[in-house]
Amino acid sequence: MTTTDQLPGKYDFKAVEARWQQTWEQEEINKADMDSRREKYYVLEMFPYPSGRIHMGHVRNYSIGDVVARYKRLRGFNVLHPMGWDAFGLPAENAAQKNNTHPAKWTYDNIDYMRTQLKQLGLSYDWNRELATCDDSYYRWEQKLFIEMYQKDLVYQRTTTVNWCETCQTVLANEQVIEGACWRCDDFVRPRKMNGWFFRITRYAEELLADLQALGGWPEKVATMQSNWIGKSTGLSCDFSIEGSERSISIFTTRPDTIFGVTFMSVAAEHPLIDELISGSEIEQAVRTFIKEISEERMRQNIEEEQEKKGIFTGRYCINPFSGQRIPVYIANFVLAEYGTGAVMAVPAHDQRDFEFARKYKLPILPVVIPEGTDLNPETMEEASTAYGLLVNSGRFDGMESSAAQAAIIADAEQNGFGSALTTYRLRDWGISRQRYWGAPIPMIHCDSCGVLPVPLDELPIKLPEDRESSAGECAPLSRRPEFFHTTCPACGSGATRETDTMDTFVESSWYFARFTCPDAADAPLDREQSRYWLPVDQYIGGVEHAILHLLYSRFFVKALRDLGYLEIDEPFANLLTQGMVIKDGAKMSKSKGNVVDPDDLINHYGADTVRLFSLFAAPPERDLEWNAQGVEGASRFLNRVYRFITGYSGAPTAADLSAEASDADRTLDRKRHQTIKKVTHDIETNFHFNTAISAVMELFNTLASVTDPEKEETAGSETISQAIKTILVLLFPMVPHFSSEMWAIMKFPSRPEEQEWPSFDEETAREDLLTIVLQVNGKVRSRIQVEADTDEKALEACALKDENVLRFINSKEPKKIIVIKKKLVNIVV
RNA sequence: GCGAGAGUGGCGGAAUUGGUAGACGCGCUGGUCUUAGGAACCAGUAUCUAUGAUGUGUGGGUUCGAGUCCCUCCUCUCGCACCA
Repeated sequence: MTTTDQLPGKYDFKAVEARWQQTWEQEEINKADMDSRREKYYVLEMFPYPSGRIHMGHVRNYSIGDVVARYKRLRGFNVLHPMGWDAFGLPAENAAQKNNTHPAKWTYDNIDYMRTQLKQLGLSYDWNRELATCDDSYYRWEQKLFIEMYQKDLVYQRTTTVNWCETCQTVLANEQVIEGACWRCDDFVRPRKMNGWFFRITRYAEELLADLQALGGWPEKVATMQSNWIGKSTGLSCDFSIEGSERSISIFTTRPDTIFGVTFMSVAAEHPLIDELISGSEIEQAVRTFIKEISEERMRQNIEEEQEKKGIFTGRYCINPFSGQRIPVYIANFVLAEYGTGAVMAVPAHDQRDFEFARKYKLPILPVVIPEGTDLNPETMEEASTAYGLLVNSGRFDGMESSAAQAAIIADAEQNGFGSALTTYRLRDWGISRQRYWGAPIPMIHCDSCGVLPVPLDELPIKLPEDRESSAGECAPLSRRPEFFHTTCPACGSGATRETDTMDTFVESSWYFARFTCPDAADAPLDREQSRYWLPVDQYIGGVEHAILHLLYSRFFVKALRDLGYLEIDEPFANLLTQGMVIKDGAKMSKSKGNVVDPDDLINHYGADTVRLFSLFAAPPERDLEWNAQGVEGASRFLNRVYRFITGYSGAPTAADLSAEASDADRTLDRKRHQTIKKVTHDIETNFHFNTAISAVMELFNTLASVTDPEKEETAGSETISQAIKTILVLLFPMVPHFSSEMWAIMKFPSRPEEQEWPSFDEETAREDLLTIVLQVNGKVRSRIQVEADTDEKALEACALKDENVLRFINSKEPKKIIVIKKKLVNIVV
């Protein structure tokens, strides 16, 4: 007897995990090399912002990714599983200011600490490919891509009204404005006119929308969100000439079939023609006061609630080009200046907003589309009728059906030259200029005589100046650093200034997944051979909060890089898994709520494997995970139970070994083993439901423990037992790699778990030979019987009709109908 | 308001094509061993007026049979939100 037999003791996870991590690192077993003879698999988790320390959301995200990576390796794939740092961004500047240090130092210190944490979790990354986006070896290539995109007219500069956050002192993209507030600091966002750089993402609007169809491996929810964000609508663009003026008002409508029902025109308070419409008229002052009023109201407005419809007559009229009718022009508070043309033809009979407005200001309501089986009376209507139907009061289009009328009306407008078919998108071009220090400098030069020019490629990278003392002033934007922005014009050689804005950090994360295929490429942003082999990412994993921003920008970048000749793919991520949040006490873990659990504490207390196991076991990955301290305890208990079994298992021949025939215990264990392999493989392959996979392994272990119980008369043979242990360890390896490796070594099995093939199963062996058949009377379960698996329908029926409980409930009535489902049940209807 | 998803024990969650509801784990109850245990092991654990009946948010429907399919309504979560 060994000492472990007498004193089972506890599994020393600290020593074991450290030892295996060291072994793996030394042997570089996670290093990925291109090998065109092998099938590749690229699994990627959204890289973290180096905020200081990892949180439970990271643990969950990376545990899921690591199981996928290790599973695919066992399945024989050449797996790429990299990790890096999304390292530019505002928090570094804030922290630097607070701690009187440099953003670079703060960032790199955090990276060092977080890398250690990730290594402690035993995540199987190829650390040779690690990259940080704040490193000039990364952003220099981003600058090059920026210039190439500029040359392809995918980048341009313009002055616009931008979203300005006073707290962060920077511009925000539309996507970064959440309910009128900054996504970062929650402060109110104000409009401000500024000159800035834009990516022409709208050029790809149609393709970005159309290709969503092909992304079958994406959650529908994410595809829908992107589709709504792109917001395509088709309809008629049309001009209404202004009475007594050379000018006309352009409108866009998705319902050209209602155009004869226009009874007034409503324009936004910011509409460019307003000045001309009202200047000099006697109501000018009243209108100006009104405009001021509603814009002030909008500032105060609670975004949640819809405002009451309000407007004012401008005193001017325009002409409906179809009917020739004279139409009053109103300014209305519900018309958005930013969308469409800032003017809307108002059809109160068929649009709810126009309807409310018309009722309030006693404007006429004229129904022109009558849905089948209805009768619209403008006097008594209580709401607008938006359904399609047959046209009336529409001149030569009378009697046409809505969709046919739309086409005919558009064609008519085109023929007569006052309108045309138009497709619009809600998607705006992506403004990327940020007035911040800690970001990638935009590589452009402003010359008074030559205009705007890109930095010559051989001068890249344009590095961030780091040469100052660390102080609060260090965070000054580049515009306050003459030594940075003074330069010479590459065209004429005279004095010029550099662009002092830096890029939105979402630019870095829009192509990092491609750079991971060739992080050391020294003469180009991407190595064509490497990226062709590894891309696209086969499985991308991250939080649903990136459903729009990051994923849309990345899709745009891939299409742009394709058109620049770098890539041959259309989409970056073939499959997407959006994991749920980690919550505690019903709320997302956050510092402000004070319900955070620090992964460091858990790893110290339970070890990486237990933490991984629990986060995989507690919920399927796409669902929110409720943190539960006792659940972690349970995961730890399971591993300790397996540990005690293995250290206490002698491997000595059992009575069953002496018999030539397999015992019932052998068959039970072997059958369960095959069933488990089948279930675990299925659960991982279909939807990464590790929770049910783990429960299946637990069941196999429970069976193993029961057939080796010395109290029982019959035990399984040592070969069957050894097979079962091996299977358990390989199936568990992707989830608890240190533990599995250690148990494998204790069992003195040859080689190591990661060198095994994923076990296969045999349907025949997995099949049960005794089945429980349910006996129902009138659909209610009345009895259960055990039968041989191959018992046919007739025999089952006969058994059922003999069953005592069944007979009692039939109560000697004549069966009307007997339904027999083989292997499942018999239902007798009386 | 629009769009998407979800409602199952005390809790997290299971349930191929409609066919044993509650796998697995937590918690709880009782027991064994122990100086003790918050360790380990064993047994039990949906509810009730309990030979039976009722149970998957509500109410209806289809079916021999519904957590699963259809319709109604309620609640919650997420996203978008005066988009013409």
